Amino acid sequence: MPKEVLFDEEDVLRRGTELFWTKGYNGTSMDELTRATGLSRSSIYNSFGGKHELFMRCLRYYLNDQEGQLRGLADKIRHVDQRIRAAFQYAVEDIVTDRMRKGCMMVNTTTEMVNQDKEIAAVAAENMENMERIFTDWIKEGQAAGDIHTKLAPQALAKHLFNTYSGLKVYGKTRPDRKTLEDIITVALSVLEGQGA
Amino acid sequence: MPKEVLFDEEDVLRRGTELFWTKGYNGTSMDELTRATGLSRSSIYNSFGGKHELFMRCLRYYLNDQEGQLRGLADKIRHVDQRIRAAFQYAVEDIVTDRMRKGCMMVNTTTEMVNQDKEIAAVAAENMENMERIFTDWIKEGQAAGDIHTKLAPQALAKHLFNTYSGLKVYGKTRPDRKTLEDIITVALSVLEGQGA
DNA sequence: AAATATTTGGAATGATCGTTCCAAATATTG
DNA sequence: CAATATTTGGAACGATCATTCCAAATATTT
Repeated sequence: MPKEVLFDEEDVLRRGTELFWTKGYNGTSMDELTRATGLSRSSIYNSFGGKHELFMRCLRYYLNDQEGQLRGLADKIRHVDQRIRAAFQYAVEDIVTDRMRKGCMMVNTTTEMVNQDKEIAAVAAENMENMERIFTDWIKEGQAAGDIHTKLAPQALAKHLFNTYSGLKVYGKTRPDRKTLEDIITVALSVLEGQGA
Repeated sequence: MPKEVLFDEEDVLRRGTELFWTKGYNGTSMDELTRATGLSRSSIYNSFGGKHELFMRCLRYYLNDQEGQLRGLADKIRHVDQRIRAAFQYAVEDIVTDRMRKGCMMVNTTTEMVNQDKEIAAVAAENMENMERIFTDWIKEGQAAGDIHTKLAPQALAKHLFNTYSGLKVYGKTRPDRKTLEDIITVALSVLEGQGA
């Protein structure tokens, strides 16, 4: 009996995400959203509820995509030290090839909204724990295999990696220069080597 | 012949900075600005030009204050490794004591505006170079004194420090926990030690 | 004290904000 | 093909946006 939805929901989320990612929550208007997605105002409100709900959907869409890419590395690269290096090289590649200098949507959203929006704050905390768990698991794996020293706790190393990642995404907004970013990860990841591993 | 300005300009900048810092550029309205500063609309426009100009003044006011605090450490603490550690401990203290979870105004501004506002982008780049020069000078000083190893270039170490600092200010917005932040700086600053210094 | 130059408060501006609403369009069901 | 349930486009909503404007207030100078 019902008329079906004509638009591709994932396509709308992808386009909406791109816009929010580029201009932020407050910097994006519903008018721009209709132009970016091709949907009319009523369709957006009917299908997603409103600006805030659409944003949350886009943010989760983004995070899910990012996590997928990160987890994909674990399957492709066995040695953890190489895997971690590859993850950061991936980030650098993202930064230097993005002409809009969007940075990381989660970082952008955190600095803009976390102290003003509880729902967003919850997602940020959830993502932080998720990312740190992934890094922690990797490091434990590397320590067990002898690829990473055991002088520092895996949780602490993981937090440092996550922190470095956030920093890079901020840094790249101002200076998306490959050599500079690679210098940073070389120093930041040097904590995984030596120290009597 | 002229009637003098009645308000304290620095006071206005301080209050304006606090508001922009808390809610961001797009998240702050002129109406809120009048309430926060106590000035009327016309006084703000008359004295500062407009929202964007006032914001730029506030941003520079903030950066000047921050740089002053940082440079002050160089006079108080001779040994560079201790000085750097103190700088990061200072940052942690700022983060955990700020009930508004404002983070760093420059980081917030970078993620929100740098890819959309050339004037802000210029200030961000200027501040980045400034901070990195300070850290580079410190590290050179520490290397000369034998407090820091010379296996890594001072410029690269400095960029890593700046990157870690930005990361912390983002991290603290979501999780302003002293122990966690101290774990991060312990790992991040471990690159200054050992490695055959 | 009068004249002058500047600041000030508050109303008014047009534009844009997110949201609502409704009639027209449309795909599925009987 | 008719009935139905849903989506759709676009107008309209009140609220708020940054900004402008002007008369009233005020401190200095003459």
